[in-house]
Amino acid sequence: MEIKIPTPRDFSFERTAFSHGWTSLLPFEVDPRASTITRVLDIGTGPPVTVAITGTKRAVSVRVPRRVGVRAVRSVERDVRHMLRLDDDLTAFYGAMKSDPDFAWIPRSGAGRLVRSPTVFEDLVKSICTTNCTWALTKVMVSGLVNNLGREAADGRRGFPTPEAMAAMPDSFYRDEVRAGYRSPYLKELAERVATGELDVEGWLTSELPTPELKREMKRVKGVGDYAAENLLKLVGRYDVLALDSWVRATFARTRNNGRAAADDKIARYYSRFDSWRGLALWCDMTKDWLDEK
DNA sequence: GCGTCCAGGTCTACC
DNA sequence: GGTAGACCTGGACGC
Repeated sequence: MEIKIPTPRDFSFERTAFSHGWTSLLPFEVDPRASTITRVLDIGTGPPVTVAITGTKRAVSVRVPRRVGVRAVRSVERDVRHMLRLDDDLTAFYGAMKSDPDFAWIPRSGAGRLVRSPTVFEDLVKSICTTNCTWALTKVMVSGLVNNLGREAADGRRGFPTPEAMAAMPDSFYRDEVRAGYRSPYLKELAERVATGELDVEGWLTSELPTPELKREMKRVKGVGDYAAENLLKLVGRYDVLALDSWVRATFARTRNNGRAAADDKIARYYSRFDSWRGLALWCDMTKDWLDEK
């Protein structure tokens, strides 16, 4: 069956699908030639389903391999809207970008919707898996979690594991199977805190805390430092942080500083004119050429 | 083949 | 509040 979801007028499926590396981490799969995102989604009771998502400027189409009930349809719709950020209002952001010649391409191309996972928990686990390692190792760790602990869909693909499934595994699983190394106890502890209800990470989506306070709360999770917290802040819709990592620093040096390394202060000054949108402006600026490369 | 470096950083101890 | 050193892993690189 097929579910059609209307999109905002300024929406670009490609710019969203390739907005950052998340869609190359399981249980996302992306086919750049067909412009399709494949993803295993939980639909409550029963096994999860593998959906294929394609899109135009006007609508997103979600192919579900079997007929499912109304509640499951609502669940899929909610997840797709959330992942592709179809409910985000970027009018103010685009207004700020339009007046700057170097950034005016952003509203024209429909960039600015950073794809995210259906849950904050998944984004948080993945953020921890990006720290202090190559992207290749991040993929190894995330694949280890999904392939070992994810619930299986009818086509054999697996979803992202629940906090409960992760909490039930010993440290040795994270070291030996996931290859998470020193991050192993961090992942287990996080899963336990979420599974027991001690930590409500989904609440960060609607938190009314000022960004610095929410960041402090995020950093109370072991393994989450400045970079991981700021990356997660962007994923929950806070763009007044930069999330500087070695890749961003290197890309800024190449594209904005004549190939020379720039101090973090200089990078911050460069985007400070965009105020509460500076983090999103930075990310779009750094990934401007991605769609051509894909 | 082997050693070193470092990558989409963070934690802890110490000052 | 700031900083040095340790930390898993695995690919790239020089020798």
